[in-house]
Amino acid sequence: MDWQEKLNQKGLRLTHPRRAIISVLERADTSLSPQAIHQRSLDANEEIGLVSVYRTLELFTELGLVRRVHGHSECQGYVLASPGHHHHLVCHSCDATVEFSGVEDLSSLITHIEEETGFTINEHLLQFSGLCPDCQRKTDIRD
Amino acid sequence: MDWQEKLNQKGLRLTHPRRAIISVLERADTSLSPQAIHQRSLDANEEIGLVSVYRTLELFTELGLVRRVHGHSECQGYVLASPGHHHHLVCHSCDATVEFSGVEDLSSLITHIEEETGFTINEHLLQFSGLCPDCQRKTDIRD
DNA sequence: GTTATTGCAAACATTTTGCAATTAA
DNA sequence: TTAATTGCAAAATGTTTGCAATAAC
Repeated sequence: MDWQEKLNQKGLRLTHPRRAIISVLERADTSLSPQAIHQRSLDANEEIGLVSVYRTLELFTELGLVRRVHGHSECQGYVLASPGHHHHLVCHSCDATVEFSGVEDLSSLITHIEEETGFTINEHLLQFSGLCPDCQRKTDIRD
Repeated sequence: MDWQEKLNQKGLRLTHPRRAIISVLERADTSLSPQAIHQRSLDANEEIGLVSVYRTLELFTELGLVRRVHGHSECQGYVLASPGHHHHLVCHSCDATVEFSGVEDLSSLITHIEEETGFTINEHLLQFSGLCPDCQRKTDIRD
Protein backbone atom coordinates (compact mmCIF):
# COMPACT_ATOMS: atom_id res chain seq x y z
CA MET A 1 0.00 0.00 0.00
CA ASP A 2 1.43 3.38 -0.96
CA TRP A 3 1.26 6.72 0.79
CA GLN A 4 -1.69 7.86 -1.27
CA GLU A 5 -3.84 4.98 -0.16
CA LYS A 6 -2.64 4.98 3.42
CA LEU A 7 -3.73 8.56 3.82
CA ASN A 8 -6.92 8.51 1.79
CA GLN A 9 -8.07 5.49 3.74
CA LYS A 10 -8.32 7.78 6.75
CA GLY A 11 -9.80 10.74 4.94
CA LEU A 12 -6.40 12.41 4.79
CA ARG A 13 -4.79 13.88 1.69
CA LEU A 14 -1.46 13.49 0.01
CA THR A 15 -0.59 17.10 -0.55
CA HIS A 16 2.35 18.83 -2.09
CA PRO A 17 4.12 19.63 1.20
CA ARG A 18 3.60 16.08 2.38
CA ARG A 19 5.08 14.68 -0.81
CA ALA A 20 8.07 16.97 -0.42
CA ILE A 21 8.66 15.84 3.15
CA ILE A 22 8.42 12.18 2.24
CA SER A 23 10.82 12.72 -0.61
CA VAL A 24 13.37 14.38 1.65
CA LEU A 25 13.13 11.60 4.20
CA GLU A 26 13.47 8.97 1.51
CA ARG A 27 16.68 10.50 0.29
CA ALA A 28 18.12 10.98 3.79
CA ASP A 29 20.45 8.51 5.42
CA THR A 30 20.33 10.24 8.77
CA SER A 31 17.49 11.40 10.93
CA LEU A 32 16.49 15.00 10.28
CA SER A 33 15.09 17.76 12.44
CA PRO A 34 11.98 19.67 11.31
CA GLN A 35 14.22 22.60 10.39
CA ALA A 36 16.55 20.40 8.37
CA ILE A 37 13.65 18.82 6.52
CA HIS A 38 12.29 22.24 5.71
CA GLN A 39 15.66 23.45 4.44
CA ARG A 40 16.15 20.40 2.24
CA SER A 41 12.72 20.88 0.73
CA LEU A 42 13.60 24.43 -0.18
CA ASP A 43 16.90 23.25 -1.61
CA ALA A 44 14.95 20.86 -3.80
CA ASN A 45 12.81 23.76 -4.97
CA GLU A 46 9.79 22.60 -3.07
CA GLU A 47 8.50 25.75 -1.43
CA ILE A 48 6.73 24.53 1.67
CA GLY A 49 6.14 26.19 5.03
CA LEU A 50 7.97 25.20 8.16
CA VAL A 51 4.64 24.97 9.92
CA SER A 52 3.55 22.22 7.57
CA VAL A 53 6.67 20.28 8.40
CA TYR A 54 5.79 20.35 12.08
CA ARG A 55 2.20 19.38 11.43
CA THR A 56 3.08 16.64 8.98
CA LEU A 57 5.70 15.10 11.25
CA GLU A 58 3.26 15.05 14.12
CA LEU A 59 0.60 13.42 11.96
CA PHE A 60 2.93 10.88 10.38
CA THR A 61 4.40 9.95 13.73
CA GLU A 62 0.93 9.29 15.07
CA LEU A 63 0.18 7.14 12.05
CA GLY A 64 3.42 5.25 12.56
CA LEU A 65 4.75 6.29 9.16
CA VAL A 66 7.65 8.19 10.62
CA ARG A 67 9.67 7.59 13.75
CA ARG A 68 11.41 9.87 16.16
CA VAL A 69 15.06 9.26 16.99
CA HIS A 70 16.30 10.22 20.43
CA GLY A 71 19.91 11.35 20.49
CA HIS A 72 21.91 12.35 23.58
CA SER A 73 21.35 16.00 22.86
CA GLU A 74 18.98 16.15 19.90
CA CYS A 75 15.58 14.46 20.25
CA GLN A 76 13.84 15.93 17.25
CA GLY A 77 15.29 13.71 14.58
CA TYR A 78 12.82 11.97 12.28
CA VAL A 79 13.22 9.01 9.93
CA LEU A 80 10.83 7.15 7.70
CA ALA A 81 9.49 4.12 9.55
CA SER A 82 9.97 0.79 7.88
CA PRO A 83 7.03 -1.57 8.45
CA GLY A 84 6.94 -3.59 11.64
CA HIS A 85 8.67 -2.95 14.91
CA HIS A 86 12.22 -1.73 14.70
CA HIS A 87 14.89 -0.02 16.68
CA HIS A 88 17.55 2.48 15.81
CA LEU A 89 21.25 2.44 15.55
CA VAL A 90 22.78 5.89 15.29
CA CYS A 91 26.31 6.96 14.40
CA HIS A 92 27.83 9.37 16.93
CA SER A 93 29.97 10.98 14.35
CA CYS A 94 27.92 11.40 11.18
CA ASP A 95 24.39 10.72 12.48
CA ALA A 96 23.82 7.90 10.00
CA THR A 97 20.74 6.05 11.19
CA VAL A 98 19.92 2.42 10.57
CA GLU A 99 16.94 0.43 11.74
CA PHE A 100 17.36 -3.10 12.98
CA SER A 101 14.98 -5.77 14.19
CA GLY A 102 15.23 -9.25 15.67
CA VAL A 103 15.03 -8.43 19.34
CA GLU A 104 12.85 -11.29 20.54
CA ASP A 105 15.08 -11.55 23.61
CA LEU A 106 13.38 -8.50 25.05
CA SER A 107 10.13 -10.24 25.87
CA SER A 108 11.67 -12.34 28.61
CA LEU A 109 13.37 -9.26 29.99
CA ILE A 110 10.08 -7.42 29.97
CA THR A 111 8.33 -10.19 31.85
CA HIS A 112 11.13 -10.19 34.39
CA ILE A 113 10.89 -6.46 34.96
CA GLU A 114 7.11 -6.56 35.18
CA GLU A 115 7.35 -9.14 37.94
CA GLU A 116 10.01 -7.22 39.78
CA THR A 117 8.39 -3.79 39.65
CA GLY A 118 4.67 -4.45 39.29
CA PHE A 119 4.50 -2.22 36.22
CA THR A 120 2.58 -3.25 33.12
CA ILE A 121 4.88 -2.56 30.21
CA ASN A 122 3.42 -1.74 26.83
CA GLU A 123 6.04 0.31 25.05
CA HIS A 124 9.78 0.42 24.81
CA LEU A 125 12.53 2.51 23.39
CA LEU A 126 15.76 0.81 22.47
CA GLN A 127 18.51 2.61 20.70
CA PHE A 128 22.16 1.94 20.18
CA SER A 129 24.81 4.39 19.19
CA GLY A 130 28.39 4.09 18.09
CA LEU A 131 30.46 4.48 14.96
CA CYS A 132 29.26 3.44 11.54
CA PRO A 133 31.69 1.59 9.24
CA ASP A 134 32.53 4.75 7.30
CA CYS A 135 33.41 6.75 10.37
CA GLN A 136 35.44 3.89 11.81
CA ARG A 137 37.52 3.96 8.65
CA LYS A 138 38.06 7.71 8.94
CA THR A 139 39.13 7.33 12.56
CA ASP A 140 41.58 4.57 11.67
CA ILE A 141 43.28 6.76 9.11
CA ARG A 142 43.81 9.53 11.64
CA ASP A 143 45.56 7.21 14.09
CA MET B 1 31.72 9.67 48.26
CA ASP B 2 29.27 12.51 48.66
CA TRP B 3 28.38 15.40 46.37
CA GLN B 4 30.77 17.75 48.07
CA GLU B 5 33.75 15.56 47.37
CA LYS B 6 32.67 14.56 43.89
CA LEU B 7 32.54 18.18 42.86
CA ASN B 8 35.57 19.50 44.73
CA GLN B 9 37.66 16.72 43.27
CA LYS B 10 37.20 18.39 39.90
CA GLY B 11 37.62 21.94 41.10
CA LEU B 12 33.86 22.45 41.12
CA ARG B 13 31.83 23.86 43.97
CA LEU B 14 28.80 22.70 45.87
CA THR B 15 26.77 25.88 45.84
CA HIS B 16 23.40 26.82 47.19
CA PRO B 17 21.55 26.42 43.87
CA ARG B 18 23.18 23.06 43.30
CA ARG B 19 22.19 21.87 46.75
CA ALA B 20 18.64 22.96 46.11
CA ILE B 21 18.46 21.09 42.82
CA ILE B 22 19.86 17.91 44.32
CA SER B 23 17.38 18.17 47.15
CA VAL B 24 14.46 18.51 44.73
CA LEU B 25 15.60 15.53 42.70
CA GLU B 26 16.09 13.44 45.82
CA ARG B 27 12.52 14.08 46.88
CA ALA B 28 11.04 13.46 43.41
CA ASP B 29 9.62 10.15 42.34
CA THR B 30 9.24 11.19 38.73
CA SER B 31 11.60 12.79 36.28
CA LEU B 32 11.41 16.57 36.28
CA SER B 33 11.90 19.22 33.61
CA PRO B 34 14.21 22.17 34.27
CA GLN B 35 11.16 24.36 34.76
CA ALA B 36 9.63 21.92 37.22
CA ILE B 37 12.83 21.69 39.21
CA HIS B 38 13.02 25.45 39.36
CA GLN B 39 9.43 25.73 40.56
CA ARG B 40 9.90 23.11 43.24
CA SER B 41 12.98 24.90 44.51
CA LEU B 42 11.00 28.11 44.85
CA ASP B 43 8.24 26.21 46.59
CA ALA B 44 10.82 24.99 49.07
CA ASN B 45 11.89 28.59 49.64
CA GLU B 46 15.15 28.13 47.83
CA GLU B 47 15.38 31.19 45.61
CA ILE B 48 17.48 30.07 42.69
CA GLY B 49 17.58 31.21 39.08
CA LEU B 50 16.20 29.14 36.24
CA VAL B 51 19.45 29.68 34.41
CA SER B 52 21.34 27.90 37.16
CA VAL B 53 19.03 24.95 36.81
CA TYR B 54 19.90 24.65 33.14
CA ARG B 55 23.59 25.00 33.79
CA THR B 56 23.59 22.60 36.70
CA LEU B 57 21.64 19.93 34.85
CA GLU B 58 24.02 20.14 31.94
CA LEU B 59 27.01 19.84 34.21
CA PHE B 60 25.60 17.02 36.31
CA THR B 61 24.55 15.09 33.23
CA GLU B 62 28.05 15.34 31.89
CA LEU B 63 29.42 14.11 35.20
CA GLY B 64 26.96 11.22 35.17
CA LEU B 65 25.32 12.37 38.39
CA VAL B 66 21.98 12.98 36.75
CA ARG B 67 20.30 11.21 33.88
CA ARG B 68 17.95 12.36 31.17
CA VAL B 69 14.70 10.47 30.62
CA HIS B 70 13.30 10.35 27.10
CA GLY B 71 9.51 10.30 26.94
CA HIS B 72 7.40 10.05 23.78
CA SER B 73 6.77 13.76 23.86
CA GLU B 74 8.87 15.14 26.68
CA CYS B 75 12.64 14.57 26.51
CA GLN B 76 13.76 17.01 29.13
CA GLY B 77 13.03 14.97 32.22
CA TYR B 78 15.87 14.53 34.69
CA VAL B 79 16.43 12.09 37.52
CA LEU B 80 19.24 11.50 39.94
CA ALA B 81 21.51 8.77 38.58
CA SER B 82 22.05 5.83 40.85
CA PRO B 83 25.56 4.42 40.61
CA GLY B 84 26.33 1.96 37.83
CA HIS B 85 24.53 1.41 34.60
CA HIS B 86 20.75 1.50 34.73
CA HIS B 87 17.71 1.88 32.58
CA HIS B 88 14.41 3.58 33.08
CA LEU B 89 10.88 2.46 33.45
CA VAL B 90 8.36 5.27 33.14
CA CYS B 91 4.64 5.34 33.96
CA HIS B 92 2.54 6.67 31.09
CA SER B 93 -0.07 7.99 33.40
CA CYS B 94 1.70 9.57 36.38
CA ASP B 95 5.29 9.77 35.12
CA ALA B 96 6.64 7.77 38.02
CA THR B 97 10.16 6.75 37.08
CA VAL B 98 12.04 3.72 38.32
CA GLU B 99 15.51 2.56 37.42
CA PHE B 100 16.22 -1.07 36.83
CA SER B 101 19.33 -3.08 36.09
CA GLY B 102 20.17 -6.67 35.27
CA VAL B 103 20.22 -6.49 31.51
CA GLU B 104 23.23 -8.67 30.80
CA ASP B 105 21.28 -10.19 27.91
CA LEU B 106 21.98 -7.09 25.85
CA SER B 107 25.62 -7.83 25.24
CA SER B 108 24.88 -10.76 22.97
CA LEU B 109 22.35 -8.66 21.11
CA ILE B 110 24.92 -5.92 20.70
CA THR B 111 27.48 -8.33 19.29
CA HIS B 112 24.90 -9.63 16.89
CA ILE B 113 24.00 -6.16 15.64
CA GLU B 114 27.63 -5.14 15.34
CA GLU B 115 28.27 -8.12 13.10
CA GLU B 116 25.20 -7.46 11.03
CA THR B 117 25.70 -3.74 10.49
CA GLY B 118 29.43 -3.17 10.85
CA PHE B 119 28.82 -0.48 13.48
CA THR B 120 30.87 -0.30 16.65
CA ILE B 121 28.39 0.17 19.46
CA ASN B 122 29.44 1.98 22.61
CA GLU B 123 26.29 3.42 24.05
CA HIS B 124 22.66 2.44 24.38
CA LEU B 125 19.37 3.80 25.47
CA LEU B 126 16.79 1.37 26.77
CA GLN B 127 13.58 2.54 28.27
CA PHE B 128 10.28 0.88 29.00
CA SER B 129 7.00 2.54 29.64
CA GLY B 130 3.65 1.36 30.86
CA LEU B 131 1.48 1.65 33.93
CA CYS B 132 2.85 1.65 37.45
CA PRO B 133 1.05 -0.42 40.10
CA ASP B 134 -0.78 2.62 41.49
CA CYS B 135 -2.15 3.67 38.14
CA GLN B 136 -3.18 0.13 37.30
CA ARG B 137 -5.26 0.11 40.44
CA LYS B 138 -6.93 3.37 39.52
CA THR B 139 -7.75 2.03 36.09
CA ASP B 140 -9.23 -1.15 37.53
CA ILE B 141 -11.58 0.81 39.76
CA ARG B 142 -12.90 2.79 36.82
CA ASP B 143 -13.80 -0.37 34.90
C1' DG C 1 -18.53 21.08 -4.05
C1' DT C 2 -16.67 19.94 0.26
C1' DT C 3 -13.43 19.94 3.62
C1' DA C 4 -8.61 18.83 4.80
C1' DT C 5 -4.68 21.37 4.54
C1' DT C 6 -1.72 25.21 3.85
C1' DG C 7 0.98 29.42 5.03
C1' DC C 8 1.22 33.59 7.14
C1' DA C 9 1.89 36.45 11.13
C1' DA C 10 1.95 36.61 15.66
C1' DA C 11 1.88 34.46 20.24
C1' DC C 12 4.20 31.46 23.08
C1' DA C 13 7.74 28.64 25.16
C1' DT C 14 12.32 27.21 25.84
C1' DT C 15 17.19 27.70 25.96
C1' DT C 16 21.52 30.30 25.67
C1' DT C 17 24.69 34.21 26.32
C1' DG C 18 27.45 38.28 28.17
C1' DC C 19 28.72 40.27 32.14
C1' DA C 20 29.12 42.36 36.72
C1' DA C 21 28.32 40.82 41.42
C1' DT C 22 28.68 37.09 44.58
C1' DT C 23 30.37 33.26 47.23
C1' DA C 24 32.66 28.69 47.98
C1' DA C 25 37.08 26.95 48.76
C1' DT D 1 42.27 35.68 48.03
C1' DT D 2 40.90 33.86 43.80
C1' DA D 3 38.32 31.67 40.55
C1' DA D 4 33.95 29.19 39.94
C1' DT D 5 29.36 30.29 39.91
C1' DT D 6 25.27 33.01 40.06
C1' DG D 7 21.37 35.85 38.29
C1' DC D 8 19.81 39.30 35.55
C1' DA D 9 18.21 41.03 31.23
C1' DA D 10 18.25 40.32 26.61
C1' DA D 11 18.99 37.61 22.51
C1' DA D 12 18.42 33.55 20.09
C1' DT D 13 15.97 29.55 19.04
C1' DG D 14 12.21 26.49 18.54
C1' DT D 15 7.20 25.43 18.51
C1' DT D 16 2.23 26.35 18.39
C1' DT D 17 -2.11 28.77 17.13
C1' DG D 18 -6.01 31.29 14.70
C1' DC D 19 -7.69 32.09 10.46
C1' DA D 20 -8.56 33.19 5.62
C1' DA D 21 -7.06 31.25 1.22
C1' DT D 22 -6.05 27.12 -1.31
C1' DA D 23 -6.03 22.66 -3.30
C1' DA D 24 -6.97 17.56 -2.89
C1' DC D 25 -10.49 14.41 -3.28
